[in-house]
Amino acid sequence: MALSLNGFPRTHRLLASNEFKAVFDGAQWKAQSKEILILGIHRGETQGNPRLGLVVGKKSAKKAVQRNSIKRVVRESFRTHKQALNGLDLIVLTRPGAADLPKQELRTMVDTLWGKLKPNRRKPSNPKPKRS
RNA sequence: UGAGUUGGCCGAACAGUCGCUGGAGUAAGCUUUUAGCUCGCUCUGGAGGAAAGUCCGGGCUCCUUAGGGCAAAGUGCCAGGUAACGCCUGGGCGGCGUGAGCCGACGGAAAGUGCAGCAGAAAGUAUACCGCCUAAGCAAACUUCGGUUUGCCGGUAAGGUUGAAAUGGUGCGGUAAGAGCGCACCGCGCGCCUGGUAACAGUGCGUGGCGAUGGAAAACCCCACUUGGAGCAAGACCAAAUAGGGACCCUAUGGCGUGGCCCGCGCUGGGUCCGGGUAGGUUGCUAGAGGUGCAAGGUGACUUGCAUCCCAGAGGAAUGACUGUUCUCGACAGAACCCGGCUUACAGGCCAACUCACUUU
RNA sequence: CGGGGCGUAGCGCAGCCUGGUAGCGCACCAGUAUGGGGUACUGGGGGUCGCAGGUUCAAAUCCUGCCGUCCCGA
Repeated sequence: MALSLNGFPRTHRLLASNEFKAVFDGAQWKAQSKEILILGIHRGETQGNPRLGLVVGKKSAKKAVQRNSIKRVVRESFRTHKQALNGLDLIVLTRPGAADLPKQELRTMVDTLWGKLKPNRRKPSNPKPKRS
């Protein structure tokens, strides 16, 4: 099969709520700026697809148009950088103020954040459930 | 030419590359093989005028038909349009504007209850502070003994003062002074007539002196009309499950049920706790009070007929990014069951009709 | 999708139903008591009543439309 390198099909997304929960509970990989926070978890298998989940709340962007455009920018950036992120499940969270950034600035910020993504050694590799 | 009013329309365009997504066709792989999943290729569709706020009205769906009474909420000049409306159109009345036009919660205060601070004599069955008038009565002062003046008593509401608001206006007569007390005109009420479907109107006729009948109902209220309740997380289907149990409590003028209460109606035990177990998929989901064009009817909203078109349907949720060219340099803003309105936001641009002012002819 | 509450001085709240004067506590400023501070007492300043219209003679209050914020239910 001739899977295109820059595509963003359904298999590259986080879909179910328990998948989101797994990333939140055992987030070893982390990168952040003032407006953006990226959490990640390594699924073990090195050749697996990277998967992306987005959390853009009303608190960070009030208007639906703003939330949509933020998601588009992040997806676009993920799509072009995903070859370096194999095997990772990632969640991108936005913080208040993300909607006030110009699109170009947001794009370059997310682009550089992928490179900054590093595993946190203090956390144990096997996630232990904090919440009961 | 400038200023303005009303109605309607548009909401950057084109090309290429990559990416997302619905549909149709087609090749391949996998599986639990009449089916489904994954992925590729070709063709094709892919946000708005407000998609928004969720303020109204419907469709649709379910509930044990929704019947009556009370309550509650909403609407409020008249007629029409519409599936319906609190919307729209036309008309009436009132107000604003030189005008085109615009604005109006615009039923009832002679059913009842309540309200109007301060000021003012008086604020709702009116009243009399300053005034004006009067010398009949009482009292006092003065007196040329004729009277004069003042107060009380009495008359009056023209003038003044207050206030948002003071109970017809102007003129003439009238009077002690005054007063619809009388008259004329205007205004107002009532009845009739005429026109209009009606709201309502009238140099129409008659009648009433007008303290009748002030304001406020976005105070309660009265009258008329409308409203059964919930909402696509409605609901339907498939698979699984709601099993079998234990303890305690409440009781059949009981309990349960989609309506705030009662009657009526339907069902027959109900509730709490312990323990056990399931919460996956499909559908509803877009062909509709649909769009466009033409014709006819109507002042118009709109209706009818014919032709033609198919124009988003996701499910963490699709329209974006980059490059190039052009211009007026791009605003408000993203469908989530679907329509009709209203309201609010909005860079800029276009068209039509009309009004006013100036200039020219 | 449906329903409800709140917005008044720097902060937390009354007043709104039943319309005419915006008040309470803390904080702030000044004075007195003390050598000074804390504290107490006395006096004072400070509010577009979320915004915009409307009703009324008069609106924080009644009505309508917006804005912000918080909370429920499915």
